[in-house]
Amino acid sequence: MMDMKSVESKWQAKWEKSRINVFNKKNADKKWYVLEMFSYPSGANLHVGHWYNYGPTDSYARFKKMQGYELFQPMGFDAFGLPAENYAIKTGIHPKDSTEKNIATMERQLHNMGAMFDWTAEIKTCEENYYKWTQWLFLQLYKKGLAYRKAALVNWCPDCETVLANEQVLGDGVCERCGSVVLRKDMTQWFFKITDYAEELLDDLDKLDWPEKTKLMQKNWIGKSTGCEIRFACETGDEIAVFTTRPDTVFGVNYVVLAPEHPLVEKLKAAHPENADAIDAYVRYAAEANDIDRLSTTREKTGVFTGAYATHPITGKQVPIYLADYVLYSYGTGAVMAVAAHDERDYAFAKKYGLPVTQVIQKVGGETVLPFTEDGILVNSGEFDGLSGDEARDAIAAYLTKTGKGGKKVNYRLRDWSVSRQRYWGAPIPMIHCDKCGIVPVPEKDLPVKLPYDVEFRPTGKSPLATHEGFMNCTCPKCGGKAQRDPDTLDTFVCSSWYFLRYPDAHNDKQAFSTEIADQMAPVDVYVGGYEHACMHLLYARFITKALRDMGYIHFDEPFKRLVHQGIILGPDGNRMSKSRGNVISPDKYVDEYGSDIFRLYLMFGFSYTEGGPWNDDGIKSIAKFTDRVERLVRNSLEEKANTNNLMNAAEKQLNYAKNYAIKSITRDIEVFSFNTSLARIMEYVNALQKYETETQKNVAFYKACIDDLVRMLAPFAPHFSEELWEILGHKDSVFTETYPLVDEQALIKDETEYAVQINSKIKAKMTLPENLSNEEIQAIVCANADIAALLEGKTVKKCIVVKGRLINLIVG
RNA sequence: GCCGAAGUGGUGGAAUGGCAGACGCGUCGGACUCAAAAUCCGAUGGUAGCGAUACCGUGUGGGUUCAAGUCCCACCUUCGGCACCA
Repeated sequence: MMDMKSVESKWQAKWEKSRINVFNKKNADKKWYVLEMFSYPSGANLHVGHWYNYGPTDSYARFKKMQGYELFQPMGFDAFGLPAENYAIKTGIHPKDSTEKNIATMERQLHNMGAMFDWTAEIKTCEENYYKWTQWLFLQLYKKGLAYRKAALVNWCPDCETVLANEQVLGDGVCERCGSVVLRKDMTQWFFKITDYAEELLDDLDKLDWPEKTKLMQKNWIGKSTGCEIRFACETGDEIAVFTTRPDTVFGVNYVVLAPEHPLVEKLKAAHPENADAIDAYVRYAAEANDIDRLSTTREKTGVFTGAYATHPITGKQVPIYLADYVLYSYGTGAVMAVAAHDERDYAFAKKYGLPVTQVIQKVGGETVLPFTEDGILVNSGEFDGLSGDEARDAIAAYLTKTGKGGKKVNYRLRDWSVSRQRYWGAPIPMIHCDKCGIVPVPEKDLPVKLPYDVEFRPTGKSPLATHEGFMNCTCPKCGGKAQRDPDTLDTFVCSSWYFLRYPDAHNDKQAFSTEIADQMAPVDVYVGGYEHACMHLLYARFITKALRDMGYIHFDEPFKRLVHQGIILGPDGNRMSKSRGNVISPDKYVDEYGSDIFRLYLMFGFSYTEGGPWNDDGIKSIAKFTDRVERLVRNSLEEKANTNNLMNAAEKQLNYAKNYAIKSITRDIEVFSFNTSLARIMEYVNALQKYETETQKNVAFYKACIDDLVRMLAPFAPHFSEELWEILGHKDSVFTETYPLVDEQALIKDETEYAVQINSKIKAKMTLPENLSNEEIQAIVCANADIAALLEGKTVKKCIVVKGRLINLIVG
């Protein structure tokens, strides 16, 4: 039995010395860019989830290397973020210190893992030489008009006087720290105009080799809907624009609803002071609910009448204006026309508040039961009566365009990306506020805007940086007068939206990346990470790629050609691992006991990679047993003396079949990250080798070649172990300079196949038949068989279905 | 609530619409051993039967098909995301 610990450190040292893990630019034409989502250094330790992401993916990467690709597999840390700051508030340990310490620990563990990471390209997003370029990215987006400021709602804890992340708001809408009710408060924030790219982000999904479910999630997230904008005249003289996908129901409008945050609310309140108190109370009530609750279709509908009326754009009728929190200010225009007869929510609301319900659509061929939300024939709709849904939508849109009251419009559910964070541990936003010149970008030559160390990061009611005078006070680059820096930092998703471009050019101190290198190395060939990133990170990275392309910095459209999601390893109790549940499994004790290769093999063999599942270590011993068996087989093969025969008889043919079947299956399975079946095929091959080992008359030369191939086959899955075996077999160079065994299709051709014989779809017999028979010949042979003939006694064969190489189904009556 | 998935033996998991349960674990039986460990060989979805065999079986209920774990409809349960966790 091999001492895995010493074998692993031996080979890790050799790999480091030979620089085998380092990307060789000379071979860039054969590059294969494999990227695992980088880690957030929150805990001090690598957990099972990291291992599960990186170990098997490294096996895939090593396989590609053995196929002759020049592998680029970098690693780094997404090091800014909330947890380090929260930890600092709790313990007083500075985020920079705790983060650096965590990174050092994780780097050591990642090295011990023995993955083929190119550490020369390492990135840490919290370091100046990285966030300088994150700030540069912000400036480019600003120049291009893709960064702008507007008011947005944030979670605000009135007692802690701080903005809270959604994660810090507990289920019942209270602050996790002090238990106060969290309010939603308006705050001016920087936004990226991702909505400018909504259409392309949607269209280009078709180009991507991504899981269909992920593409569908993004499609729904972007949420394109084609409809109509309709403008109602409000009694205050303003216009209320609404977006609807059902302009065909416009004659059925019973009232208009504004989101409680709608800017018009103040004016309406002023116009109707008798309702001001009720409106205020309702706005306060709505500020306590989150979007998820507000959109719930089963939640009790609430609202308040403003006292004001709007004019119907076609009929000229007066309709009341309500506020209701089932309308979100962030979606569409923040206002809807309510058609009680043909919308579930509007119907419920109208019933509750005693509002009229006007039917304008009639079901075709049946009784119309309200609310009726499907398409039908228009009634009570003036000149549009009798039209169908599609006809009416076109006709009414055209009519509104003609009268200047609206028209066709495409709306997206996608919202612009809010990137301001009122926090310390992030990249400072490189903008300056000057009383004279307004908002002025920091000149690129002055980057980075350094994040100061000595900052009070405990909550004070302002952004932490706002209290740091040395940071805040600066001179305006435009007028040279006194000015103030933007006190906010960037969302960490900004850091991670472009890191894949930095890796191939990680030491460039003149640019974020060179266009030439980026065009050569990107897009990433395979990107591996969790499904939970389906909508946000993966969409942001796509957006930034497209924006950089439009600015001419890169010349491709998508960051990640292919995407794979690993599953999640749950705790032994079936729940997500978490400290509070006490179900966290540390990989360390297994790595200590069995070694990194065996732990990796177990992760690959014990789970379906894309599914994951609850942890249990029942099978890990059996993996150690398996490697022992392989080692014995390899060592015993050294004892085999020179050839006694060089024939390819039945036994050799069988072994050759097993070998080639394994090669063929693995080559196919590993491409789809099916590691468990790949390893199953290697185990079968090992079983076949063990069987052949017992032969007294061996073709030794052939057998030894088979053993060599076994080690090559196993190498990506158990890299240290295989290197050691390769050396034991007498080879001088690393097994990773070898080519992965190629399949010999000739060896897979069989002379005969076993068929299942069915009668009326029930299996009745098994028959071994020669290859190359026609369906008629097969039927004749089967029917001539004595057992089958007995079963067919007195019946006629109406139909015979032959599935080549599998089964024969006789339909008899 | 909305969007997206998943449900298969005692267990982890396999199955281009074509022999359900590959490959393992566990269990049982056997060999080796004074004995144990290790190793090797065999059996192992359920029910009935001495047996050949028969029937049942992929969350539940329907459907399509010569043939359904796989496709369609309805439902149940669990998981991921829902825009300031990353």
